[in-house]
Amino acid sequence: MSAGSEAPSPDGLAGRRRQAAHNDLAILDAAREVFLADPKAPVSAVAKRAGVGISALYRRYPGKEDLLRTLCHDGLLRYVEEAERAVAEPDGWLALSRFLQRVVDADVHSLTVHLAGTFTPTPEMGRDAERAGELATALVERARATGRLRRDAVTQDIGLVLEGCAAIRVPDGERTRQLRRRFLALLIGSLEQDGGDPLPGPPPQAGELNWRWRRQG
Amino acid sequence: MSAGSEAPSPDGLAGRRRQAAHNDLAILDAAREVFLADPKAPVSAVAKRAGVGISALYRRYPGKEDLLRTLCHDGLLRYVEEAERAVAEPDGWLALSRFLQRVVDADVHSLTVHLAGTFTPTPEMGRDAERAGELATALVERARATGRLRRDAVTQDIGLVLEGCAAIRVPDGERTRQLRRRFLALLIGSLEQDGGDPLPGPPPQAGELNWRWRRQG
DNA sequence: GCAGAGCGGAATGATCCGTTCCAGTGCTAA
DNA sequence: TTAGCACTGGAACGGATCATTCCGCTCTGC
Repeated sequence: MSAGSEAPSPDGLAGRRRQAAHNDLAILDAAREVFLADPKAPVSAVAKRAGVGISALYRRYPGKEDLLRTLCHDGLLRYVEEAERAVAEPDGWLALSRFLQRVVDADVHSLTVHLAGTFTPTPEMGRDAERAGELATALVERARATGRLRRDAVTQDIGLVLEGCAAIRVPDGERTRQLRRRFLALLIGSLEQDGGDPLPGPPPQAGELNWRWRRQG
Repeated sequence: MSAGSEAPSPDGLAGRRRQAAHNDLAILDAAREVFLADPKAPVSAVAKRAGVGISALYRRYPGKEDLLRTLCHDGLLRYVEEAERAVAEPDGWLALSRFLQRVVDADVHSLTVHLAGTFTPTPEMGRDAERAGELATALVERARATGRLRRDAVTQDIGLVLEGCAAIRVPDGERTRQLRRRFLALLIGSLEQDGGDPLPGPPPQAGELNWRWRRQG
């Protein structure tokens, strides 16, 4: 990990090291794309998409499960990061709506929810998930305090919204983002309006939408 | 198929024939449950859920693909049926909103969309799908004529709504229905309101959300 | 009683996929 | 220059999964 004495390069690495560092990213990116499209995709598909051999992958992760776990944990951290950025926003309503927008854009929900059940989580992930829940509750309560959030919406409705948006998917990634924004706009519009009929049925409970975390798939 | 001379029974069949007729339904019901939960589920899972042996299933369908196709076609017919019932409704707005409610309740969308790509469709299915599209357009236009539908909503937004609702899923089937109704209420509320910001991005195009029908999965 | 429709579930054969293994490549350090 | 090795591509292996077939049994219908 020392700077070394080899020839310099744009990012401070050269030759094989540079290639290896590049592969680190390429593999993670490819894994994200592939496993988001199909959580049951084979490892070889990831290697092919990344343009590397299988060895390059197995040198970095002891097994498929570890790759999945890393991917999911990254997504969870991203969620927490966006949530923390959002709570710093002064306007409680914009904090919530922009948070939803960013999380949907980054496709973080599929990462954290649809991949669950394909690996056994670490204790640290449990703590991060708990933190994510707290932040979400804080966002909803601040949004409620502004008076713009409809009164019968609860924290767990965020889960419904994210789950719904994540389901919108077409082959083209950019188009997927556009359609999701349209769909999210529909949902946010309804979360804001307070005039219509009350939402039916018991609201979603804590953990009810995270059932995949509990079974080993 | 004759009435036969065997002992009568509530539905006009007796003994083995009666059992077989019962299995017909049990297998279809089980297949619907199992493949809705996991489109890649093995055939043996269907047999187990139906409480029959694998033979009972292969006696009725030449192969897995035929079972999937039948299931999907049934769903499509159900969709068309509900749409036809809806266009008979005098109030154009209620026609659309109740149609959505019924289709979501029956989980028809998962059947027709998520199962596509697991089999090669028949020409008849193509015709029925076209008919379904026409009916959906008619429903949207009648809803628009009432003035209650937001002006920037298009027919294909129905696809977005159904796709989103179908994504809501928890292990318990009845609870799933409750949560979907809540989510659908959010969406319908926003489809009705016309005050807020316009929906962003190009609206979904015809066939854009049916891409699974085109590739062989 | 008998022929056979209908059935349960084991057996089969093919496919898929995670993981390991090995030989090649070209930095790196002395 | 050159030995050593980090890193890699991809073939090979072995286990698991699954669609489908097959066989022997039961019980109906005549």
